[in-house]
Amino acid sequence: MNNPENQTKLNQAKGLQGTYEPKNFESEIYQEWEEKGYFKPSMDKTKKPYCIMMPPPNVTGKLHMGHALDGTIQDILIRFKRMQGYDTLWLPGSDHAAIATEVKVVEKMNKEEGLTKADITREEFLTRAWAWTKEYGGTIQDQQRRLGCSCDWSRNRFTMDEGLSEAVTEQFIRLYEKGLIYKGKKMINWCPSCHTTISDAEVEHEEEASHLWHIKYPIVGEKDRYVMVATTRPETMLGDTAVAVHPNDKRYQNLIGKKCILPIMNKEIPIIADEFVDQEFGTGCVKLTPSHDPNDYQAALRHNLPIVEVFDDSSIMGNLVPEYQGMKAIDARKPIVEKLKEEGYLLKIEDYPHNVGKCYRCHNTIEPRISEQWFVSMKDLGKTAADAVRNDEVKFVPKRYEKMYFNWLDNIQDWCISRQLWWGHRIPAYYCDKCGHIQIARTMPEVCEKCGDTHFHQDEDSLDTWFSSALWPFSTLGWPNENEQDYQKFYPTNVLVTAYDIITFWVSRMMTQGIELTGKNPFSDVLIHGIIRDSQGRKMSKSLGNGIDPIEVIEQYGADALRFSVLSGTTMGNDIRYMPEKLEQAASFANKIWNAAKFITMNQVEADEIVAFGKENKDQKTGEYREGSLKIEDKWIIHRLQKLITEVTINIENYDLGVALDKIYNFIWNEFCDWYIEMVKPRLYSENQEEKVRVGYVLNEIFLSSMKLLHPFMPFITTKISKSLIHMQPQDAELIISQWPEAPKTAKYEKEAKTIEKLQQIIVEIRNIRANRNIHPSKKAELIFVTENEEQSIWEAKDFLLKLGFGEKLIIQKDKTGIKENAIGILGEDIEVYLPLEELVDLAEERKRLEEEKQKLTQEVARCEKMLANPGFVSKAPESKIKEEKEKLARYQEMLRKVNENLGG
RNA sequence: GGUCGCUUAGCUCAGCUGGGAGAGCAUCUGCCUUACAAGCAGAGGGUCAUAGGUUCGAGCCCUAUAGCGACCACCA
Repeated sequence: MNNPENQTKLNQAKGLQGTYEPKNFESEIYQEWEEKGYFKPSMDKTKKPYCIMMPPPNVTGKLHMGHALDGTIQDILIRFKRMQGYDTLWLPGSDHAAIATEVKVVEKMNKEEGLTKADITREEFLTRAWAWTKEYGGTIQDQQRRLGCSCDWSRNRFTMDEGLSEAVTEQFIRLYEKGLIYKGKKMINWCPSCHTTISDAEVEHEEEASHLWHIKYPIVGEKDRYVMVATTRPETMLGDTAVAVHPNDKRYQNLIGKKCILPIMNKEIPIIADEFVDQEFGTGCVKLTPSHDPNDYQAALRHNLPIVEVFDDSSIMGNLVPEYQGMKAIDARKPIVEKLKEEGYLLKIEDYPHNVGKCYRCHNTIEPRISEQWFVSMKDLGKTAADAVRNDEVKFVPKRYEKMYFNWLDNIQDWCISRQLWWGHRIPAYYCDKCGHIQIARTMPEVCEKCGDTHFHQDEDSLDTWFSSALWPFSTLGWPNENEQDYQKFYPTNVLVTAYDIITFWVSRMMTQGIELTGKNPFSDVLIHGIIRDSQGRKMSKSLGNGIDPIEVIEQYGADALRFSVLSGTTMGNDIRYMPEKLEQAASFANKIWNAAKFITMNQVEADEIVAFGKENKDQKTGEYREGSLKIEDKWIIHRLQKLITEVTINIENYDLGVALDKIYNFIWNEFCDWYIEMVKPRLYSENQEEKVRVGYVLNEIFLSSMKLLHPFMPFITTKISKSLIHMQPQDAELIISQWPEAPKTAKYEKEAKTIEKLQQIIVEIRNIRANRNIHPSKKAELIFVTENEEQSIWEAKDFLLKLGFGEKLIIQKDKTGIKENAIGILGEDIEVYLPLEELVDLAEERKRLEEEKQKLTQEVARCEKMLANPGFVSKAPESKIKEEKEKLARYQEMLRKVNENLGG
């Protein structure tokens, strides 16, 4: 016989070593996955495809918590489907991020070389931009590896790759030829800081404390008569070409058609009537600056007013008032207001909160301007894209985000796609040097279609970044070559995962362009998640400095803990508050799993015996166990696991990832560790070899399945642990390619599970009694079970009942013969348990406790009786519910009787 | 101005098609029981924002109100 100490040492040698240290194995495991090619699809034609396109982060970006969440969700889905036997592709990549990158490169150039864009040529700039891209381009990918993302790096794409650039040109040409792209002079959003146009979607509106300046415009030819206009932007008055009033406004009827003098410019402008004017606002008179206000612009078009531009890029144009020439818009405000004041035109200044458009990149105020740009007509494209969702061809999860999508598409304006940037896809428009004729072509044309000249120059502008990102689901797969193998197999993709803040920018564009160009919806599901906020609920931002670096979190807690922390207890689509406590919980959980694994592997009998047990007792086809091969608690845990498998699989398929994760957490910790392992210890520590093998088998089987279920969520620790478990199937050694567990359709061990649950209740009761009375664990007692039906199962559970119930001896009998008067009774459904603890318990206090219990039970009985006496309930509630209530009533009545009996004795 | 979401234990959040309120953390009480003290066993703590309504029955459905938040919107 081994002495226990030696046995422990021997066991430890076989088992998992040391404590849980994610740093020690995470990168090693990732490397192995990647080297063995597990992330790549097999292209096996018999396997169904499953494909996710990773939203491409900015090429020079760093991983932030948003990416971590986004990546975790996608990785879970991909790993889940991979284990289910799909041929999975998760395609990663990065976006050239035109404005962001260009601004950074310009800044760097200015800092290091003292150069501005004007000092160098386009080519010289692009050389620097590419160098920058190459230098920082890999950072985020490495960080995604740290997170455990199982994407196919061999298919990594960049929006400015050759193939993707061709796709962009193809897109431009096709849309142009269909008449969906045009060049025109319209009002656009101009960012004076980025020196480029931006699209409507890229303008953010912010409220700013400002003023309303009231200015008087004298009426021509009438002494001392004037109109008073109210404006938030006095500096634009230089470009005023009219004053407008509402046609029905009684105050100004006699002014309509007259002219007034524009101060400073000393120019006559007409007073017109237009319905867009709000009579209630300000003075009811609006100055019209068609060149710098979208409303004014529309009004000017209606009334054929001239358009006078005030600002060029960001400063005042020279042809207006020489002394203001070259001043920035904000700087010009002061002298202009001063001047108006001096000359007596300024009547009053009111405080006024003003909604200002800001550039989403640099946050500077947007200047609306008239400019000649390239546009995509969006109306028809938008309708088709919206219809695809309305017809349920494409499903948003959660559904409420559809409204955001519809709201955008139903009110869509034409999309300004030209940018005055160098970093990006250059517009494939060529102008004849001689006649100026525009030709749209893949490469520089040779002869002008119109005049025959042979000299051309290409449009200087480049395309909006989102114009290329819109193609991401298919340009990455080889489109426009539709015969490409990847395109054939994986397009359309399955699900797009992204945060709600990008629905208008990206999701809607992918839908419109995807449907137009490929004739198919680019994905069938759109999974929308929230954004991660700081512990106070604020958005994480650079300026606040409240961002959390996921890599630091991984260093400290491990990638698995990070992944757990962003999903546990969350609902898809809701914002998530970053809570360090959540990471502690995650780390504790990982540690718990680690220790459970240690326990299992430490107490392991020979693997061969366990495998043999499995082969002998489990039908490989049906998954059913041979009669008599399992003990009752084994059947219970198997039943619980099967239930878990069924539920978790459905939860993941419905994208309820937080729910799924928490169920797995609960099962592993509260059922497997807290109950099953404890139940099984007496058998494991016994000298009965057969019993040890049996238990060893079930422990391995259940734990391995749990690891499989958990693997998509916490891939590293599950992989690490599974390697030290005993596998029935060879591919189980590599969880990433193992088969997702399946549960039989009909539960086999329902009855056994019920019995165990009953016994659990009894044990909890016993613990309660002992805890309330402060009875030390070493003080054991006899457990006397009184029952008519279940001797067999109780005898089977004898060992763990004694261990968990602190019993020293188990006695089962059909009646209460010989039970001491003051024994404490515990009431099960059809079992009663007695603890002869009278010598340990103060009988007076005991009486008090019983009185309390009596009171509670009386209440319960009354509640049940009331419910069952309710005619509405009896006639309308489902039968199962009524039955349940009846059973409860019977039980409570029985318990009450019991308590009364104890009190009486 | 329009639309949407949130309001549940001290804190952060779950709660499926309506059927006796849950988790994690925090607090309190016992336990160093040979996988784990990052643990084990217990306990306390909630008029489910407010007011109505539907229903036999409402955290859940309907209406209104309040507070917070988001998105959209051209009111100078």
